[in-house]
Amino acid sequence: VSRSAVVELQRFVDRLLLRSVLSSEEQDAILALPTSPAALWAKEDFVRVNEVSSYSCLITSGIVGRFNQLDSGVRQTLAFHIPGEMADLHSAVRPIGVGGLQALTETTILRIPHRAIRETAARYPAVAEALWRDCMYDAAVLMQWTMNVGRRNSKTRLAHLFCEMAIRFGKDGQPAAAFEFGVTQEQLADAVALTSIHVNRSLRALRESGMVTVERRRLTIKDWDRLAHYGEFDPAYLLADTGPYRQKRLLEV
Amino acid sequence: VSRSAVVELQRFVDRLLLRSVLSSEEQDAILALPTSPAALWAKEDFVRVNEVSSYSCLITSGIVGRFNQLDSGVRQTLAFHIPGEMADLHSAVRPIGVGGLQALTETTILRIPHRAIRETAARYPAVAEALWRDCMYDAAVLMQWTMNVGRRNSKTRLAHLFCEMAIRFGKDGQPAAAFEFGVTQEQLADAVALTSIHVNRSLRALRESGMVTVERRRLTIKDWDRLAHYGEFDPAYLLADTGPYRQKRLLEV
DNA sequence: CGTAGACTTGACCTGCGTCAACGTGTGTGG
DNA sequence: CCACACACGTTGACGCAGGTCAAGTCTACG
Repeated sequence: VSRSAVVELQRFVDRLLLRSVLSSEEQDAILALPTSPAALWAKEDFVRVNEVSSYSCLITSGIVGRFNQLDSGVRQTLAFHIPGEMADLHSAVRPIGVGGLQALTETTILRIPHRAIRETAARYPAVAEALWRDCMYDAAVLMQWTMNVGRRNSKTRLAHLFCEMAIRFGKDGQPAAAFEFGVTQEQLADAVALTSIHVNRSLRALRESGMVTVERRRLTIKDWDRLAHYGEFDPAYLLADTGPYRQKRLLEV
Repeated sequence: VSRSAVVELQRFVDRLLLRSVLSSEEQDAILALPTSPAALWAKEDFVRVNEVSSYSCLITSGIVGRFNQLDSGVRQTLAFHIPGEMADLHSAVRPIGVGGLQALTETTILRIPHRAIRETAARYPAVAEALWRDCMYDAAVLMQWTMNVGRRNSKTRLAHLFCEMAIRFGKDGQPAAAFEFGVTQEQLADAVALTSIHVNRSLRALRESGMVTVERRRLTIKDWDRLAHYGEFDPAYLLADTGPYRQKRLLEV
């Protein structure tokens, strides 16, 4: 277990290195974080909405949704998280008002105590900066999500979400052409603030127009350019601080 | 100018102290941040949507909206910011994907260079933590905003927004009974993802039911309990890390 | 006292929700 | 290896919240 934990932490470090510069000592500090693994069933809620948790969750396989809930029980998913991401890193610094976590598929995670995260961040300012920046990346995604839900119609909304996930599942800023999204239409509905019924209809329209297919919870992009255009998708908010630009900016410190 | 800048920075520090513990040396480091003042007209866009800025804006008077825009020009406001808050602190660490800033009323701000913020944060880990936490507070507000826009009907949406602003304009976790909101119905519409026309109708309904009045851009809460209940408003996401609980948690570090 | 921006109101339209029924696939137990 | 169940997906008919268009009215300010 301990062996593979380092591998998973390394994946997280690699993610951070896309946007931040960390010395090998700083990287080692992250790799040395204590973890405890957990396995979750599909559809399991593993952090309750108003829970004050004392650890953050690094996803090692599967997909998890962060959500909030109205009293009526209606859910709004605020983010999807995929392996290599921490679903609730923000809780390390502010463990409330964060929403619940739900495993959408069968999922495995590593729990990392807030205490350890904060100690490491306090000791290595560059680690704090990298984690802080990662949280801000998350916030940028949430802003687009809000735009999506507030201002776009059903098909455009879905198209935008699919574009986002394609880039995030992809490598080097290139969209994945097909990937296991593993999400039911109802879970999709929670994310885009529609009914599962209307998601179904919109999905059909997208399929018939030849842009994307979602079959057996596998998403296949047939025509990236048209999908991105239709979904009003500009990947800048995901990618703009990646690559050479990053180096330049960080040398300022 | 320099004299009053310290006063304004002190107001920002006071805000941070609600949720974080800072030594007097750390507080002084924040008070010593360089600033340059600016005055803005009502309705002025002073940070463009895709601008990569090199400073953050501390609001000293007025109200500013953070927004994003579709190609069609439709806006979605993602946050309102009031005096004492930094409208784009997150840009200090990730200066893109942040959206534009718009002065909703006549507004004055202090610009603080990112470079200075990051140097101070790197030097004083507790300052970094406090700023990071402030960003996470912001993110928690944004999450509720997303819920609002995604899952509530027009009147409930407005009621929730008004409750949030009342608490934020208030003191010690008590809602302000009345305050200059200074926002036009069209700007409100951008925030709650409705039409200004529908905002108008919903506002009338809220007024007729005796919960709130918005007149001459001044908001008066007639019946807080009913408004909060109707708006499905729970102030925990704003307040839960304030007060004695905070002390306990921070001693861990 | 005139003008421009904000607010107000009405009539009509439409995207999405609701309700209700019916397929379809996958995994379980006999 | 079949059958049965249960969760998920699909489709249709209909209603309504909120959008759109168009016409005023108010208010602040020159």
